[in-house]
Amino acid sequence: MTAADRVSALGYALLAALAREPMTGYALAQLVRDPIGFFWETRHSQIYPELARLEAAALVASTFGPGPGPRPKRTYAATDAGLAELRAWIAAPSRFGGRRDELLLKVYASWLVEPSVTLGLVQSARRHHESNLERYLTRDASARARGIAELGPRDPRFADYLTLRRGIDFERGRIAWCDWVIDQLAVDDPGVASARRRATP
Amino acid sequence: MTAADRVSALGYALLAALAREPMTGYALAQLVRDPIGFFWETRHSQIYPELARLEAAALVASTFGPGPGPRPKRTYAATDAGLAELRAWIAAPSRFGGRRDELLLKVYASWLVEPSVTLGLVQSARRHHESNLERYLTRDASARARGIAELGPRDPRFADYLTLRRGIDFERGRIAWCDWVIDQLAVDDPGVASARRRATP
DNA sequence: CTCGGCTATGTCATTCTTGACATAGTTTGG
DNA sequence: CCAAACTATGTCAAGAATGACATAGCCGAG
Repeated sequence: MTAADRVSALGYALLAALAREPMTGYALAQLVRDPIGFFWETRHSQIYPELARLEAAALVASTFGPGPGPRPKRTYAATDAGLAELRAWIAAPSRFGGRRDELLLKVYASWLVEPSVTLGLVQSARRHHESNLERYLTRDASARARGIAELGPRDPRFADYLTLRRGIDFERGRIAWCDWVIDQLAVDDPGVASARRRATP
Repeated sequence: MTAADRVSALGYALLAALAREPMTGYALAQLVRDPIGFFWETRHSQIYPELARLEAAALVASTFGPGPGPRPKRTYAATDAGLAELRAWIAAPSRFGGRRDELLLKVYASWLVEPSVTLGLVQSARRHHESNLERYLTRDASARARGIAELGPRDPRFADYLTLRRGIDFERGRIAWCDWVIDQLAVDDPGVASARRRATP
């Protein structure tokens, strides 16, 4: 309702975070770096203008307090209209897709370079995914220990758990694919096989 | 070399396609819809200006011929400088990330809505991934039948095969996760469980 | 005591991306 | 025979995203 016009996907991401608890733009930037960052990345320079747009549409409201820098600290909360808008968006038809994957793009062009270059690329990606996986597994273990897996679908922590599981599956799938690609490269170049063995003892 | 300045990721995607064979902007738009679309999506309205930029940087070259519409048909080919630029980019450090996943964002906020709404969302996603998987599996079977899996890393068709495998793994992982989420929703709502059984006989 | 990092908020220019508009011949199916 | 879809190329305005710049107090490590 009201002049809720068109809200961008980022707007919904911010609203989804604020639906859990009120927080500052800075805290949203942290969230969008890590837990939300798995499925929605952005920079703080985009968050502040988007919060202003959401506030203009009355989907969030802000309160001021003393801040650490030159400006006052501003805490945002989702309004009832904001929550209603978010609920409507969840129920509306989604567009799946919108992928952007630099690694796959590089692998697509990898026939142009020596296998050792591709190997380096894939090993570097593997390390990245390995470190992500470790982080997610730690979080998952702690969530399970706290009984979050039994909370049911109306608890935000349960929703965290659902997305975290996808993160874990994703990273594992990627690591398995990286290993498979490394093996494929080794078929034509025995030097690559030993590199793979050294990388994964 | 030359004034190759900064090429955008889309520029590299186009260059990667043109490195295989010369083609028109329209053909590139088709590619970016389907095989490349899995890891890099865009619209034709972005392809034409980007091709102009690549040509200005001498990374691609175009030739004109008779076209079906009001304008002549323009076929682009990667230049040696373009191939060099592409090779350098593959070897350069990558930034992993840049995810944008509307489904996960909605699931993150799904505690706000009734489980039946979440169920609909996830089932719709499942159908989408199921249809993608089917398409990829058909392509994979045909690639294997033609012995492409044995070609080695310096053949573009082998690079296709590497990325296609990731597509298959990705869709399977997603489907498995969708099924798991549907089961999780069923724990609290027996009506959901029967919906799941009907959806996957 | 100083340096770096964290909290915290914003702006700005540039680039990227989207969706709509525009045009026109050929091919395919009902 | 007619309509729809396909080939083919482009523009344009609006909105989204990136990276750099700017500011400043507080806190911990060395």
